[in-house]
Amino acid sequence: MNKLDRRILKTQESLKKAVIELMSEKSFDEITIQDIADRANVNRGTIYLHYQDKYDLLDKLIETHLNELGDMDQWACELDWVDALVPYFEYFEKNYLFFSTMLASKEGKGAPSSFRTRLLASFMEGFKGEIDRESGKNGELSEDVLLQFTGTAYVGVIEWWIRNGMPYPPQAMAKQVGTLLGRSL
Amino acid sequence: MNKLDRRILKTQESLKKAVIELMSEKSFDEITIQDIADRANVNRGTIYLHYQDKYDLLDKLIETHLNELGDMDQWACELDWVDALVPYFEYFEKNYLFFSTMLASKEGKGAPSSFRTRLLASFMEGFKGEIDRESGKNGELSEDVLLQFTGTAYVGVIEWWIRNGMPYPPQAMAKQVGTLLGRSL
DNA sequence: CGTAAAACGTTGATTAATAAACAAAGCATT
DNA sequence: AATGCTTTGTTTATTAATCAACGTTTTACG
Repeated sequence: MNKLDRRILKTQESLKKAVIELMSEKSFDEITIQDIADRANVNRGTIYLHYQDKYDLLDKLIETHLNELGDMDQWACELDWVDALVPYFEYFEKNYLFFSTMLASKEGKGAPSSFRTRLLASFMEGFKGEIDRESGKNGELSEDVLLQFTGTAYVGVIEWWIRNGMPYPPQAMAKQVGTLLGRSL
Repeated sequence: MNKLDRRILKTQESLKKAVIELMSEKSFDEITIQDIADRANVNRGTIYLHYQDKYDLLDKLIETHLNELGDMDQWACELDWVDALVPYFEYFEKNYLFFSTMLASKEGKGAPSSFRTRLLASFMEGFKGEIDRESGKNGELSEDVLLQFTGTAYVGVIEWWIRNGMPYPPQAMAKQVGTLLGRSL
């Protein structure tokens, strides 16, 4: 695989970190390109070498996280529910500022399509491959109903956990949520 | 004043931060240029664009801190002892890793001249301008004896404070040490 | 002591970021 | 509505960092 220049990685990482920090301080609409450049300590013109505009930057930030969550699906499916969910909750914990800020953000004209919506879609996509289609317990259920039910529940409980400052450690959350998901899927 | 390119500032800051972090993990002699480059996330060759070798990097790191302490002398002399010392102790607290690591480091052939020696010299230089030469209380004292006494005491108490994890806040230290220095100088 | 590996220091073409400048668009104020 | 300021988006020559490669020195091991 062609190796990416570390300067590019550093610039993009600092921009994404800057935008999330700023979003935890004020609404996305109030943030200027100069704000982001200052916080990231890069030249304002450099942002345009990487992104169309600040909406594109936010979009790519969200995409980065959703991709990493999606990558976890590759090997999580080999495990039982509880073991599979531990790294997810550890990921949410590690990126607490991102998730808490994004979930707290009001859906205005500023931000692209809702973060929560994209998160839900990502989880539903991942759950598709986890449905128990053999034991017969899901035989009379519509797939979309099942996915909407469990996906919404998962997003809801994650949002609750994040918004309440992660009252239980990732392992405990994985155990309980994993058990519940195992019952439903 | 000619403005320095931010890339230079960023590179030097990340290198200095890397070397101090590594020194808190292993002795200076064990640290390789590649270690520093990896930790700082820069190319190994870039280090040579800024420094002669790793000894030069450490030397410049120490110099940076001593210069900042020296800069504080410019306006600290306008204040009474207690008020003057607050920013110094806040500076020590802010740069805790640097001071704790440097004060803990054994003086081997690797590191340049002893950090403690340079720190003492810097403080003595600063105290020179603070000696009370009017009230007569210091009339019979040799300047070098006076400076050696107070400088060594100051370094010693700072070292104690740092090595013991800063048991008192900077303000409390400034008050007590300021009082003691005021008596002596 | 000899050998191999690791680390060092340098080189050069390329790339990414820089800083300043500029015109246009948006926003706030009168 | 006009004006002035702020922000945006772009351009360009320059600069700093990059990466790979190379020869030399140092270190570790048998």
